[in-house]
Amino acid sequence: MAEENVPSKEHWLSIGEIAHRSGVAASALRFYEDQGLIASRRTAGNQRQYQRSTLRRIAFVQAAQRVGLALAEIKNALDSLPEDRTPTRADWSKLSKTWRNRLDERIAELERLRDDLDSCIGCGCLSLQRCNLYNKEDRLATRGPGARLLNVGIPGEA
Amino acid sequence: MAEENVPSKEHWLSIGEIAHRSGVAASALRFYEDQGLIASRRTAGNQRQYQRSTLRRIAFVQAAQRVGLALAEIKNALDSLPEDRTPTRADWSKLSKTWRNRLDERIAELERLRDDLDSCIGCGCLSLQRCNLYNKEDRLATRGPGARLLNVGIPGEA
DNA sequence: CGCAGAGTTCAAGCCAGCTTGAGTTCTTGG
DNA sequence: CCAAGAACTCAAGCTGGCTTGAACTCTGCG
Repeated sequence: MAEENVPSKEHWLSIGEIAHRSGVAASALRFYEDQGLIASRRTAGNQRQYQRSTLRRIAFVQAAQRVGLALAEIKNALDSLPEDRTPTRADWSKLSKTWRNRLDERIAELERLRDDLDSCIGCGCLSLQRCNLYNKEDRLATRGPGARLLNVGIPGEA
Repeated sequence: MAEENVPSKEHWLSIGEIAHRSGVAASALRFYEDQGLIASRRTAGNQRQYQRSTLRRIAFVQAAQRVGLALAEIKNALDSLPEDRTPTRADWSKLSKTWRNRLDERIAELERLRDDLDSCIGCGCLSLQRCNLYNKEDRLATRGPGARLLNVGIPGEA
């Protein structure tokens, strides 16, 4: 109980430790720092030191990425957390709820797509006029390059 | 009824027509062709001509992208279709079912994530030992750069 | 004290999925 | 027959999210 509450002697972690414990490469951590997602202080010899709570932030970043958010969006969200004082339960809770909405939306979207797919299996995609999938794309035209959806199992790998 | 069945006089479409009707930019269509996703024949003057069925292929590509597949994977799937003869209902049906599995998996994954998020809201992410989100990331470490998840509403735009 | 191993900073590279631009050629209606 | 507009081919560029490499510096055990 007296472990996170007592800020007495913070135990700072090196980038290597953070990398190891979070599973995120050190290069990625530096990148995150550049992007303002995490912060560090430096030792006399200019080496990064992280607070324990950074692990939590990183976990959150990863979860958010899985939900489908871009780093910039994640940064925005994290910026709403108090920079200095350790975030309270309520702080995280608020963030999580936003994520939850996104997730629900995304799940709903995929379910819609699945239903369309079902009807598509029925129609065999032969009656172009009728097929939901076919007709839908008219309005989609998702603009811009870059990330689109999940890519489970990296294509070029294995 | 005698419209898709009778192959008598194929009506070929220019890239402009295909672009307009599919909502996909001509440049993207050329790119798809480079990648082997669609095919065209050429006029005497070297301009592309597409079959009507190409629209269907494109619709399929778009749907698959929404499901979260990379173009390379989509190509693989499409390659299992008969290149020459117009795909039958059974052909598409088979493909659609694979998609459907992917979709189900993806939906399940997001639901799991949502549940974790719920429990995370409960724990407030304060008990690091217990939090699902937190502990999960240990094993995730999704490798490789590039597309990850959906990005609804392009970050840099609007 | 010495040296290996961990860290540091740039800059450049990579992959996906396209777009943009330059320079050229086809096609077609008036 | 000719000009406008549609298409063609490259090559280069762009966004995200990192990784890789080179060239150095710190830190800590023996």
